Amino acid sequence: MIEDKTRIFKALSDPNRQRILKALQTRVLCVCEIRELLNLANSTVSQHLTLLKEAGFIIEEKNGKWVDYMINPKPSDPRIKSVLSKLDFWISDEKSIMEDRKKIMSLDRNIICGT
Amino acid sequence: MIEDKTRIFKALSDPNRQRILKALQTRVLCVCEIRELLNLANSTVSQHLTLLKEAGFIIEEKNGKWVDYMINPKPSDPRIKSVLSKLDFWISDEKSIMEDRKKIMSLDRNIICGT
DNA sequence: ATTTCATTTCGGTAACTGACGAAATATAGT
DNA sequence: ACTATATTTCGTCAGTTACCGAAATGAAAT
Repeated sequence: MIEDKTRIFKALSDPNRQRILKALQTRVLCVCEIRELLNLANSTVSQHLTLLKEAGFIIEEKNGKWVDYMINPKPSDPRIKSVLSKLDFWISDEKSIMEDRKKIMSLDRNIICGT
Repeated sequence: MIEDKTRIFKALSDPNRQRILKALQTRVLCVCEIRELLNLANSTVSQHLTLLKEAGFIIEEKNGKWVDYMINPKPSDPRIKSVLSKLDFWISDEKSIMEDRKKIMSLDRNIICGT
């Protein structure tokens, strides 16, 4: 059985998952918005989100057609709490992250989904 | 090229490397002492130490026959600094870690090395 | 200089990970 | 009920990782 702390560090140790966390700092996103942002298959994004969710970093909320993913507002593990409250310290806002943030502004799930 | 932050989280995301870090909290150790502690091959231990070193968590110091590994006293990356200064927070002292600590007390490199 | 011994590097293997597309599931609107 | 569509699950593949033992390296002591 894999331990909590190992799951936490593993979740953080992939660049795409780092980008997802930072992206969710901007706003709630659904799978296909993240698919669009990262240029990955839906199934891959879904996998990454599952890992982040199981580690405790994010939660999901079904919303009609969509499943909204968001930063966990009440993480129980203090390590998760610490990372999330200082996310800019652990994963800094370098150029690529700023670009992601800009792109997120223009993402509209009603347009990009189903393509 | 793999990024600093990803190297940091990857280094922390293996249970044996977590144990090594915690062990070095007790005292300086050479490769074969860690081999004895973790029950791994020397070559495997050496690999783990290289990863921890490349991430910035530990440093090495040649000392006669032996290479001493120790916690990096002056980490440049603030994330490394943060993890190391609160290592008990990130990797807590559960039973297995306490057992390791006890075993380290009785490790004598002059006896266990070369067997 | 040669031998000894701690460590690293190399070559190989098994398990894990990140990726994909296709099939299955679930929800909305017709 | 049927269709459309967002998401998850499944099977598969390539690349990475963790491990080993053997060979190479390097420093100490004879």
